[in-house]
Amino acid sequence: MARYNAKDSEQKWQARWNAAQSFLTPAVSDKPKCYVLEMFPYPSGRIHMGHVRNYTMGDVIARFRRAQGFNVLHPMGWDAFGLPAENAARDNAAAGKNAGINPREWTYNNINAMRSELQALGLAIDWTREFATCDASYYQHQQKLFLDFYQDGLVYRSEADVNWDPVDMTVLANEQVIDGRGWRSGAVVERKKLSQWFFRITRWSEELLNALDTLENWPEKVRIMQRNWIGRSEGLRFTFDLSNLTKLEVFSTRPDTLFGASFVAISPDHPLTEELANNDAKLRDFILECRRTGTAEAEIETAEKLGYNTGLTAAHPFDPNWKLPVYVANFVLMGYGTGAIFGCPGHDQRDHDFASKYRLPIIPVVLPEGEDPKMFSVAKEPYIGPGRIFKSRFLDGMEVEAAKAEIARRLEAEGKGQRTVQYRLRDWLASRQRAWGCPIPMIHCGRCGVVPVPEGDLPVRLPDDLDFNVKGNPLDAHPTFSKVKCPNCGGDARRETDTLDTFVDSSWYFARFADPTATDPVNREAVNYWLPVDQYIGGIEHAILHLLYARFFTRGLHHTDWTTIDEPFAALFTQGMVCHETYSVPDSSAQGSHFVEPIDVEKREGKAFLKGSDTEVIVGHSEKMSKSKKNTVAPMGMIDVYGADAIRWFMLSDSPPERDTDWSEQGAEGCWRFATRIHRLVTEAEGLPAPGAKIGDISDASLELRQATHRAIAAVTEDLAHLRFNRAVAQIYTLANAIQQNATADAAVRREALEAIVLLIGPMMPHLAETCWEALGHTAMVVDTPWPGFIAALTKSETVTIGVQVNGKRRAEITMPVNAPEDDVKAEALKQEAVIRALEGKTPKKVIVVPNRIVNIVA
RNA sequence: GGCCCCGUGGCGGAACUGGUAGACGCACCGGACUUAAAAUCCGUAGCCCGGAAACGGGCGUGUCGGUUCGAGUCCGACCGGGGCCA
Repeated sequence: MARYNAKDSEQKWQARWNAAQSFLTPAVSDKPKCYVLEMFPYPSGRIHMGHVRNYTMGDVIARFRRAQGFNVLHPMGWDAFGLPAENAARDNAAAGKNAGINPREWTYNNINAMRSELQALGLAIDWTREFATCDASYYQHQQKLFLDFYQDGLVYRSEADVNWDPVDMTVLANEQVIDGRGWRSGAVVERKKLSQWFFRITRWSEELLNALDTLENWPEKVRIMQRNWIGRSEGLRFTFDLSNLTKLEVFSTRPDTLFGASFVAISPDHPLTEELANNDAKLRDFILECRRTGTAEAEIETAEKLGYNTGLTAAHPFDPNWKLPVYVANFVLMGYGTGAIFGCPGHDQRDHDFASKYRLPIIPVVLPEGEDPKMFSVAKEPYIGPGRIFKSRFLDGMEVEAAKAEIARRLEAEGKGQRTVQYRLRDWLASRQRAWGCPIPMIHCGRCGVVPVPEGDLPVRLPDDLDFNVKGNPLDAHPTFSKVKCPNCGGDARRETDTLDTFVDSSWYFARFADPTATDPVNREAVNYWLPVDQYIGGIEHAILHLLYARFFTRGLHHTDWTTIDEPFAALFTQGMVCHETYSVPDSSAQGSHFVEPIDVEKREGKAFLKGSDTEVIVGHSEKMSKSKKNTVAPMGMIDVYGADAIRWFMLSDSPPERDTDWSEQGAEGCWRFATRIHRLVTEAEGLPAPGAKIGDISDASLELRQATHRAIAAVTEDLAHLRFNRAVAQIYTLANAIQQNATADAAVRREALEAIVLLIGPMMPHLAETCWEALGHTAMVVDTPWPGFIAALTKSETVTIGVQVNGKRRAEITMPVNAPEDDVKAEALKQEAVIRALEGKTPKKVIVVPNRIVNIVA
C-alpha cells in the first residue's frame, strides 16, 4: 500500500469541498445556530504559527458543531486598515521606489497571499462572506454608524491631551511612545491639546461593568482585567475653603482619613494651577517639567513624586483653624475625579511618598485590630487595611466603612460634599491623523461649525493618489480631499482629515458577517439570528481594548436600533502563544551576538551548530515567536513537509490550548507519523465487512475494542465541547493503540472502531479523515456525515481495579466486579498478602471503603 | 506595592466533585524485521536502597506547616515564574 500522500490528498479534498460548497452557510435553516469566530487577522503578508493555532482551534469547533447538526457560521475577513501599510508606502516613497505602491495595493496583495495560505490549512470557512475593513463597501457602513452614534450623542468632539510627534507631525498612541520619544522619528514627544473625536464609552461604564457578571463563559482572568480597567470607585466630592477666598473641590475614596490629612494637592493641568502660573514663573517651569513625563498612568505613577508649594492654604472642613498647605503635584491627574485631592500620608502610598519627600506630617488615623494606639506608627509604611478610626474626633471608634458614611453624611448635610461614583474608564479617543483608515464623515464649516456628511454622500472614499513623501497626514496634503462645500450653507468648507482608530473597524465586523451584502450597516434579521457569537477565539492581548470596544459598540448598535442584543460574544476563549527556542551566534557587535533563524541551525551530539559548519549556536529560552528574535517558523514551509493535517494536529496536541506552546520539529514529525499510522490502520485492515455491517455475538478481544471505541467517542465528544483539544488528542491516541492491539477482533467490530477514529479525527485532520473514510467504502464525505454517537453501556466495564491502602499507603490492588458489596471488597482487601504484611499482626481499627475507588485500612 | 494565575519524570502534559500520581505524546534506551539504512513493530523506563532475578523497602506533585482515614487537589506562611493594574 502506498504511503499517505498528504499533499495530493489535501488538494483533492479542498477542491471537493469547494465544488460541493460544503461550508457555505445557508441563509435559513431549521437547525440550531452556532456562530464560531476567531479574531480576524491583520494582513501583514504571511500567516504565522499563532494564526495557525488560532484558526485551527476555531475550525475544529466549527467542524465539530457542524457534524453535531448545528447551522454553523464560520467566516473570515481582514482587519485591513492601519499603520504598517502606511509605513510600507512611506518607506517606498522615501526610497524613491515605485510611488504607485500605495497602502491599498500593499494590503490587497497581502490579503491575496494570506488567503491562499489559510486555504491551504483546509479551514471550513464560508469564503463568500469575506470582506476587508478597507473595502469601501465596509467602511461606508461604518461611516453611517458613526453618524448614527453622533446623532445619538455617542460621538462627540473635544479637546484632549495627546502625544504629539513634532517631526512626523502626528498623534501617537501611548504604546507608540518609547522612553518619551516617537517610535519612528525618535523625536521627543510633546503633550499637546488637540480637538479630537471621542466615543462616549463612559455612558455605559456601569453597564459594561455589571454585565461582566453575565459573561459566564468568558475566562475569569479577562473579566477581572476589564473590571479593573473600568475601575469603579465610590467616593466623596467636597470643597475646601482656600486662603485666597476661593473654593477647591476635591475627590477622595477615603474621606474617613480626613483627620489624617496633611496637605492638599492639585493637578498641573488644574485651572487653578494655570491661574496661579500667570504670576509665577517658577510654577510655569514646574508645569513644563511635569509635562515631560508621558500621559500614561503607569508612567506618571512610577515617576518620582514632585510637588510645588503654591503658598496657599486650605482650611480643614471640620476645623477652620486647621490649615493645610496646597501643592501642585505631578501625580494628581486632571482626568480623574476633580483633579484635586487631599493627602493622607498615613494611609496612602503615593501620599506617603510625597509627604516623606516634602517632610509633611504623617499621622495614623486608622488602627488595625490588635495594635496599641500609642505605639502604632506609619512613619515607614502607610497602612491600607481595615481597622478602627482614632484621633479623629467624632469618627473615633468607627470601622472604615462607617466612618466614610458618617463623613459623607455630615458634609452632604452642610451642602459641602456629595457622594459620587468615579470610574477609571475614559472616553475613547478615536481620531487618528493617519491616511490609511476609515475617513470620519464630518465637515468643518466656518459658518455652520461641524456638519455631518449627508448620508447620500457616503461613502467618503479614501483617494488613491496619496503622497506619502510628506510629513504628517497625507490626507491633509492631498490637493482635493479636504476641499468640500458645506452641506448646510453651500459655502467653502474643510473635510475632516482624521481617520478612525482601527479598533473601530474591529468593533462590529462580527455583526457585518451575519450578512455582508446588506445595504444597511447590518441586516437586522440576520444579525439578531446569528449574534451573539457562540464561540469567540483570540489572543489574550485583546482582553481589554478590543473586547471592551466591541462590547460598547454592540450596545451602541442596540441603542441606534440596529440590533437587539448588548453582548457580542457569549463565550470567549483566549489561546496561548506559540513559542520557540532562540538561537544566537556570538559576534563583535555591541550586543555581543546576533540571532539566527531555526532553519539555519542543526543539532548534533546534543549541541547546536550553524547548518553545515562547526560554528556553535547558543540555544536560548523558548520565547514568543517574533521577527526580532528570528525564532519564527514559517507555517507554509512546514505544511510543505508534513501536510496541513499534521501541523493542525500538532497545534492541538499536548499543551492545553489556553497555555503557551512550544513549536518543535520533532513534535511535528511525530504528528506526521501518527497521520500515516491512521492511514495504515485503515488501508491495511483486512476482511472488513461492507459499511453498515451489524455487530453480532463477539469475542472478548472484540468486546475490549468495542469498549475502547465507545469510550473514545464519549470522551472526545466531551473534550471537544469544552475546547480541551489536548485531551481529545490523547483519547484518539489511546483508541489507535487499542485498534492496533486488537487486530484479531471481529471484522465488524474493527470496522466500527476504524470508522469511529476516522470521524473523531475529522475536525482536527479533515483531509486525512476524508481519505480514510473513502477508503472504508463510503461515498458521502466526512463533512456531510453526522458525529458518531456512543452506547453508554459500552463505556463502562464490568470489573474495576481498586487500590488498597494501609494507613494511607498503597499496599496492594484488587480487581472486583463493579459495585461489589462493601463486605466482599473489605474481605478481599484484608486477604492480600501485602496488606497482611503491612498490618504486622495489628487488628484493623477501621476500614474505609469508597465504592469502586479505594479501600483504606486504618490500623 | 495590589489583584489574579501557575509550579507534577529528561520534556509537553494527564489525574472528573479530596480516593491506585505520572494517562497520552516527544526524546532516550533495549529488541525484532532488513545485507544495511530508513520506515515499521514489540518492550523497559519517577528517584533512591537491597537483590542474580522474581520481588521487597523507602522517598516522591516548589518549600514548610495544618485539616483529613486519605492531599497534586482544601487551608496558612514562604520561595520561584508569569499576567494585569499601579
